[in-house]
Amino acid sequence: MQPLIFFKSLADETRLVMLLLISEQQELCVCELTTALGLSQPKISRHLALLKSNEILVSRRQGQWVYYSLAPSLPNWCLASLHGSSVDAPNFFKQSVIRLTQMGDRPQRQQGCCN
Amino acid sequence: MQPLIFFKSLADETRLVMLLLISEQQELCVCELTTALGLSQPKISRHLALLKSNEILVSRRQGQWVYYSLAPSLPNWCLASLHGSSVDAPNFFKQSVIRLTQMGDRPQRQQGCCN
DNA sequence: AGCATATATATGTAATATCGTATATATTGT
DNA sequence: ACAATATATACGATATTACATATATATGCT
Repeated sequence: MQPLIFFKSLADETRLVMLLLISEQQELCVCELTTALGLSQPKISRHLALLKSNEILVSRRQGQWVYYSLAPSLPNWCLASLHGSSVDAPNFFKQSVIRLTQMGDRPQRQQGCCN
Repeated sequence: MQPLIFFKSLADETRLVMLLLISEQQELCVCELTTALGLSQPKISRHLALLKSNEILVSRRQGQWVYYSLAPSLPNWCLASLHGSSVDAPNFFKQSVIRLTQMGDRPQRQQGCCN
């Protein structure tokens, strides 16, 4: 991971909040992120596409839903940057966590032996 | 340190190289950075002003020279981000280190008991 | 005071990034 | 095949950022 690309990817409020949420929740789908951040779906989707093309996120489709999670290839210093900032500034994305928690009808994840 | 401000500050090649250099060399003056990066003095100065106003760098004047170093208030996760990226991508600023090493007439630092 | 060196700032312009809206694609169920 | 839901992309408008150049300020020396 090139540092400049990594830091540019985090240099936007929408993207940074999404990354901190995903880093905390393991994986989230587009509709969950849209609800959590309270932003339009195209906006969320465009930023996710950027993070994916920068190899910071990976995605998997399960039925109608596309789940995004941190790329397994991400080096430790990248994970540490995300973790460090979320510990140091929990208020920065607290509101999004609340909206996510209060969200009804969250899609079911299937994992493990059957996929 | 607000994560968004921190990451925005690093999301520019000029600023990131300067920070990695300063992080490695403890402190550098404007003319050293200008030589190391091979960029115009106003450009270097403007980016330094931004980093200072974002409280990532502090400066001290010694005679004609103004030395910049990492702000003592920087939290550990910020230092770790810088250190991690410099270890992971040393080539990113290697050329600047070479130019700095080859620079003649570098100003003398005075530190310790007498200032 | 006058000059040289080092650093900082102002201003107009150009490049980049982001946005809202509309629309396209993919999947599921009927 | 059609409708409904979820996600992705295209496009023009706007905003943000960085730039080059000129100029201002600060310090040290004579």
